[in-house]
Amino acid sequence: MRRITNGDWPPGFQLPSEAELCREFGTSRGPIRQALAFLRSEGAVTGGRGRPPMVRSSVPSQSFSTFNSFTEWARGIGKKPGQRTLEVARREASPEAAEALGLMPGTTVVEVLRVRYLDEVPAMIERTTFVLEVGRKLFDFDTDSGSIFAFLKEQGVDLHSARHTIDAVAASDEDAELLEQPEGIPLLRERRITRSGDGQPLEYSEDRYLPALTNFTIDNTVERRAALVRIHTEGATP
Amino acid sequence: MRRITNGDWPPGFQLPSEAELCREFGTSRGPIRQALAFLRSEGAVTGGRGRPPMVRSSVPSQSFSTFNSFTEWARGIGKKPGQRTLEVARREASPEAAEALGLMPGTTVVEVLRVRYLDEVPAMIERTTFVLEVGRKLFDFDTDSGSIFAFLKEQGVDLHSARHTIDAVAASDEDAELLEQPEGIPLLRERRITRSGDGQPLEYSEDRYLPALTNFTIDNTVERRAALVRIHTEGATP
DNA sequence: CAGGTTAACTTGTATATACAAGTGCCATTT
DNA sequence: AAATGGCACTTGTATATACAAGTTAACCTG
Repeated sequence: MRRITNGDWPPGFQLPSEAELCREFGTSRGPIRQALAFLRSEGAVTGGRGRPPMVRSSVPSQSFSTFNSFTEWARGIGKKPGQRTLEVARREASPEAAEALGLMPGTTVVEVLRVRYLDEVPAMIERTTFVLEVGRKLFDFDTDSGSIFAFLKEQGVDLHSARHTIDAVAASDEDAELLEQPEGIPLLRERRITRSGDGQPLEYSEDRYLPALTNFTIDNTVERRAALVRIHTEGATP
Repeated sequence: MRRITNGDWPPGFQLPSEAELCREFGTSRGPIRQALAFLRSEGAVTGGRGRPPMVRSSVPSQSFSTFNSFTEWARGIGKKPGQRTLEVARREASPEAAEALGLMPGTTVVEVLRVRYLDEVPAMIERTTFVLEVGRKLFDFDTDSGSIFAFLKEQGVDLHSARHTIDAVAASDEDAELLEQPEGIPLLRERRITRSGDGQPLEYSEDRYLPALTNFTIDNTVERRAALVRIHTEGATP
């Protein structure tokens, strides 16, 4: 049923009925319905009892690696990714990172500070804290050469799932200087905790984007819940 | 199979095998597998060939109406929602709203400007533009009484799907005054285009949140793509 | 011509069965 | 004691069949 689920159907296209698909693929209805159920779960087709499926306009999504790796994302949009490393340091975790990573205060971690570029233009500042076992691998890696995410995956680090929180902050002195922008301008902030398959926190990152260059977008419908959640916080904006 | 898909299973719980579920529910394997496939598509259970499903920690999500209606969302988090309407006006659409709604420049629309409160604290400014056929209903509605979203649904308006874009902006004079905050502070901005079931744009809204009070969060994994997409823009921040 | 009815077709749900591919535990062998 | 193999059990995929619920278009009647 790969040809159904992987099919490149134009939006608005009326798929054949299940009976026709069975004839066309020379198969029973079970696998056809399974494939269509998958497309429905992805929001890719619509329809209902009595009406054959119709292709909906594509629902934007990004894979785990595309979303979590700036380098991969930049390439995907046809931009040349770049990075300048300000620091790779082994030090005691900040209170915020310690809390996010479930570490005791004062635990040794590896912190990375980089500016990320799109076509030579500063687009984002990335402050990342890794647990020591993961971060130590970076001392053997040229962090100016590309994707830390890809490197760690190659090293067998199980970067499996992440929670992302999005808010807005004012550019600090340091931010402003690195991004070549005025101090205090609004930056779109994404904080991320990445875990291994068995739930161990491995990475805590705070990325600050120029909103002029990067936005986040999502679709939702009455039929399909948004995985993006608006949450209430009590914290003060730094 | 409602009892499976609606079951309140604690994270980490080992579901019975499919054979046992068949015995327990006195049904064939088909519907059991269908229910489990649904849970898998929601990311709620994991497992695989040879291993019975196990419940994963819950994946946060919000329904269309909870995400799109500030009032409903506020109630859901135990806060008292409030609103103060600055304006309900019939006028020519702004160029931006016209473009978003697919209207000719100068087309008459209905614009609403409100401050939204959580427990009497200003939390968000909402600037909404409705196409005329929808917006005109608001002249018979007390927009200080609650949810426009709910009211329009009651009126039979088919608010069906939406695309949300998230970025950050600096608080304007007006923003700052309405939110009782200093001018220029970073605000988390969500722009939304809401459409009817047959794709007609009905509403364009620009909501500006205090990031100290409201964030957005999402989970993604290697197995399950994020519907939230990081996009590249070329626009300048206003 | 407009409205109602009906039949053919559609998807949704379910049953029983069969085989393939994978897991995990226990017993045997090295 | 550790490694390996076998077996019972598991999920994944598929077939054929049956019935229910809904859609759509054609036909008939007023």
